[in-house]
Amino acid sequence: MASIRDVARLAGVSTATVTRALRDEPSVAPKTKERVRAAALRLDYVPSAAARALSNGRSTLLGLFVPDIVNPFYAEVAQGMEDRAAQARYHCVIASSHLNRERERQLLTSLQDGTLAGLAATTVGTDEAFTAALSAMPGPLVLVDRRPRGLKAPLVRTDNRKVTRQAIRGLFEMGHTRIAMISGPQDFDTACQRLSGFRLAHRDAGVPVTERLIRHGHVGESGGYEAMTDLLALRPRPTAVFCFNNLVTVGALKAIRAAELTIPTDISLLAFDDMSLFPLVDPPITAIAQPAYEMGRAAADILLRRLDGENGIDDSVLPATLIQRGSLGPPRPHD
Amino acid sequence: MASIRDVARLAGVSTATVTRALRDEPSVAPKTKERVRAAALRLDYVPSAAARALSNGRSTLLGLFVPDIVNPFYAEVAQGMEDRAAQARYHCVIASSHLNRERERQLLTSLQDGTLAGLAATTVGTDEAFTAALSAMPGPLVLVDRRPRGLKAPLVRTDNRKVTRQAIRGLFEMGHTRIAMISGPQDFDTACQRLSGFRLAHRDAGVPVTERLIRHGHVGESGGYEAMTDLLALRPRPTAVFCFNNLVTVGALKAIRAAELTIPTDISLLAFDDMSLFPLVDPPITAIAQPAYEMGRAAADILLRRLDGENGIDDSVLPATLIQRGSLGPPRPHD
DNA sequence: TTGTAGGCGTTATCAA
DNA sequence: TTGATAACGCCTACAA
Repeated sequence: MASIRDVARLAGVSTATVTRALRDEPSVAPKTKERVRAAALRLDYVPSAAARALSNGRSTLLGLFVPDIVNPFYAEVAQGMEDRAAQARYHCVIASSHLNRERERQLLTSLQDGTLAGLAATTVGTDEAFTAALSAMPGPLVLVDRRPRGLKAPLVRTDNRKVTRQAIRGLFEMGHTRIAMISGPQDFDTACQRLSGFRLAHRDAGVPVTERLIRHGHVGESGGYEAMTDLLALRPRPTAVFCFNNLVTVGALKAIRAAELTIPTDISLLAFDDMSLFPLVDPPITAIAQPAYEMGRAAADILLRRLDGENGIDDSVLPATLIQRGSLGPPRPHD
Repeated sequence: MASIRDVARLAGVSTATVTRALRDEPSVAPKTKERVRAAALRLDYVPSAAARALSNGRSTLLGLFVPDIVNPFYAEVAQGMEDRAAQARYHCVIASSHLNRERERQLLTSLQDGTLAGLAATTVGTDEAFTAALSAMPGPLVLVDRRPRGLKAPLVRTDNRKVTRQAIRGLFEMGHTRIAMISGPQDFDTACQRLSGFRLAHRDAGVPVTERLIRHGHVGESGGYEAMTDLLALRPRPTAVFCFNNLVTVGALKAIRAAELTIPTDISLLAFDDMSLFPLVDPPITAIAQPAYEMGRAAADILLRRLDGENGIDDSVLPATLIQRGSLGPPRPHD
């Protein structure tokens, strides 16, 4: 590996001049620049990232912590973040904790050793230690999707409440009165916001919320499956369900299948989060799509701006969209 | 940020001793170690990654280049790689080129600046410059899924040919004789291997391959859609299709829907690559599942071993499995 | 417009 | 068992 000194020697200048020439600074004579460039090219010179990071006191790596990179929502966030980061010649270190506490702990160290210039995170739990470490991290932090209690940092999210409220209203307009919701842990603010939209829609429609139609604390496919199974055992049965995220939807879907019920005849299904295969499911699933890719871009953008010295950056709230497909229908007359 | 010197001062030792003590080397007196640890703890000392990388001449970052992190296959590879890397306290930089050449070019630089200690890559095209740069990269390289022509490096893959041969045999046993295949570009060795399995199965069954039932060069959902649409226009129509990867399958599925044909009555569909929602599609899709997660782990493992000085590492071939669901059926009698 | 020189924080070598 | 010290490669005052 050729170093800056080799280039300097070959070009017959000092290392300082090499740095300046390669950065195309105006203070370098054109002819000198030319010589330096030629030398660099000939030697295949590439500045060492480590040396640069050490000298600058900052790396060009952005971190993204997500619970599960296999979840397409996060994969899209990652793609968006990466694309935006690439524009600024930054790279992304993606850490998928896989809901693993031990893993999260391990990540903390890497937060502090300067590997990362900035961090975008969607945290899993309310682990105080983790939260504290996040805010103690050197360099900017941006939260994606949800904000753990007590963490001060800009947040990129969708307008959960508003979009849910509208979507649920649609259900009422179709004639539903017994709408269930499979919600997440009460300390997920996303779950709270979606639940809040759900309640608001009830109020709008003048329909009282039946608390036992709301299932809290469900996560993942298994959570969705269990909750849905429970819900289906109720009499009278709900005529529609709203699932608070993609995995829960998949679980619920499987439970409905297992119970040999038909969507939307027996029950309507509304999903929060879209998935690429939802259009192909029987029936195609109506879903509220979050702009995951854009969220990733926005997160990177905020980080980059903070790295650039910008301050006072606010939360960024992006719009979600209801995508009508075939899983919503009117309740059966006698239902 | 406390530096090693601060710790040394506080503990009343030299920086060299701090390094040694913190690494728990036996050559340090227990009492000294104790003092150093206490000092480090008190100062919240975390060794700088950049300084360490510079000094060691090597980072603790593993790179993963994939065409598209949103494709669940690659997301799972990433997860596997990350998990394995984490065990060795390495992190992963995931770069998803999104099939973007410009992006690939940009990544080349980062290969050479030492950001990455090693690299796992699934390359898109046969871009010679890119391939050359890959092999010129300092540090170990491992290929995932496919090997571009002329690149020497261990490869982690599945036994494409064997599993395809078996799966297609199943189709013959059901009575199919006109089996189509939507294949990828001829310079994808995966496509070649799967195609080869397809041909072998024909030979096994004593059925000659009808070349026009084979469509080459298709990629992505749109590729699958086009190819399938073409195929469906043929008379006599094929009674089964084999799609060489997940995205192509999705496209084919949509084309079949658009043509208002029913699976498997009108046509059977066999997918290479499984997807989490395939069980929920109408009908559930029978697929050949690659152990993507394991492939990621294997890739990281190879990198780590090479980084450890191990040499002469071979390709790693993992088994794929046929998952029977509902998209395969016998051809209609008169077909 | 260019060069000199010191520092970034760690590790490794050599000597004590 | 410990300490000095010289790299590692780049950047940036400051000086010329």
